[in-house]
Amino acid sequence: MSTPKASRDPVDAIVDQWAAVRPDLDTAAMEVFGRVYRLARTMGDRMEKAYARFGISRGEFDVIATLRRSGAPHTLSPRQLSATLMLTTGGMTGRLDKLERAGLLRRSPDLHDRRALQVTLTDKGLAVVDEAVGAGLALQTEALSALDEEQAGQLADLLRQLLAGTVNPPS
Amino acid sequence: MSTPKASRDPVDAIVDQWAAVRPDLDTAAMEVFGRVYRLARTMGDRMEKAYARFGISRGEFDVIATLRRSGAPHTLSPRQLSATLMLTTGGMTGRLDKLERAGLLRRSPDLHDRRALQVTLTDKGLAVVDEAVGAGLALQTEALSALDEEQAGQLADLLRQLLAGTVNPPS
DNA sequence: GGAAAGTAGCTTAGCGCTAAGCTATTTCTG
DNA sequence: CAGAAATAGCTTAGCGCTAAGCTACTTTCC
Repeated sequence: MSTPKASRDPVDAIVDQWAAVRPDLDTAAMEVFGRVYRLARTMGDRMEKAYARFGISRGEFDVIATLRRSGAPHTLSPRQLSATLMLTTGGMTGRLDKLERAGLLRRSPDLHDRRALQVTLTDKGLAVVDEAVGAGLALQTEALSALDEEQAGQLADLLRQLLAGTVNPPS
Repeated sequence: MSTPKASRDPVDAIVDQWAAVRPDLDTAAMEVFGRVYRLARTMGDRMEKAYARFGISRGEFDVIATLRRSGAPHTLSPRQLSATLMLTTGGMTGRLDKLERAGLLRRSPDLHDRRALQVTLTDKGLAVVDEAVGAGLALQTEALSALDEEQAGQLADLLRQLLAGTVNPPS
């Protein structure tokens, strides 16, 4: 009965199950990615609920947050938005339709390129995103309080390093 | 021009953008969760492709992997599977339909409870999952090689701690 | 032992996404 | 400067999920 490094979690249980039936497998990577998937899912669900209070989904929040972040005049093209959000143009059309109907943004013609549009946050959209971003961050901050400040910084650094190697495999 | 702690990544850029337009926000939590979401998404996409070589989706892999992990005789009920995989029963029905059609598992009546079914891996299903799990782990292991062994262990521990506080908010 | 409550799995409607294909417009190329 | 290639945004079909409702069966409770 030695000291456990931390309370066992569902991922530990899965790793143990694999060890019992396939002891040849190297499951070390599962300890990281299994937890990454679970965190993304559980926190994602909670974020969804947090944004629902403002009448928007998480995907819709991402759109208006991207416009907000870009600074005044809070204008980007659908193309820029879909590229930033890693979304197909078809998916973007749907999100913009919903947000435009809700009065949070408007589409206007691009004067320099008649194929293109400009998507601009309305006053209402600006007000909603400025409130919603605070609510979302509060939720994440609370979740992160499971770690102390040094641990949180360490975690962010490790994730940055992992992400860099993952997206840009050093060939 | 001081030493960067690591090469800047897209999440750093987003944090900087927020700092420019909303300097009042505490974006520390975004440094963690922003990267968790991205990692889950990019690695998820790559896992999807890895499993596609075996004719299955990631969701379908999760089903046969859960059966495999449970040990001989590789049998669970749809209810157990949907609970483990955090899926509605409707979603489970669809996955089982596809896997049964592909001959990777079979549904049979539960002799003790006539409402219930038993889902059992076929020989073919067992062969597929035993190959696919190796391919999936290889992909994850390669991605994780961006970190050394100590860092990987540290990351797993920090994620375990964060996940524990997130799922079970200590009230 | 019979009514009420609970549970297992399926079906349907609706949602949001992707992939593929479309038209209109712009940019590249010889 | 004309034809070819690329690009912007939209539409449609299809996919996999959820939420809600259904039937069949089992368990609980007087």
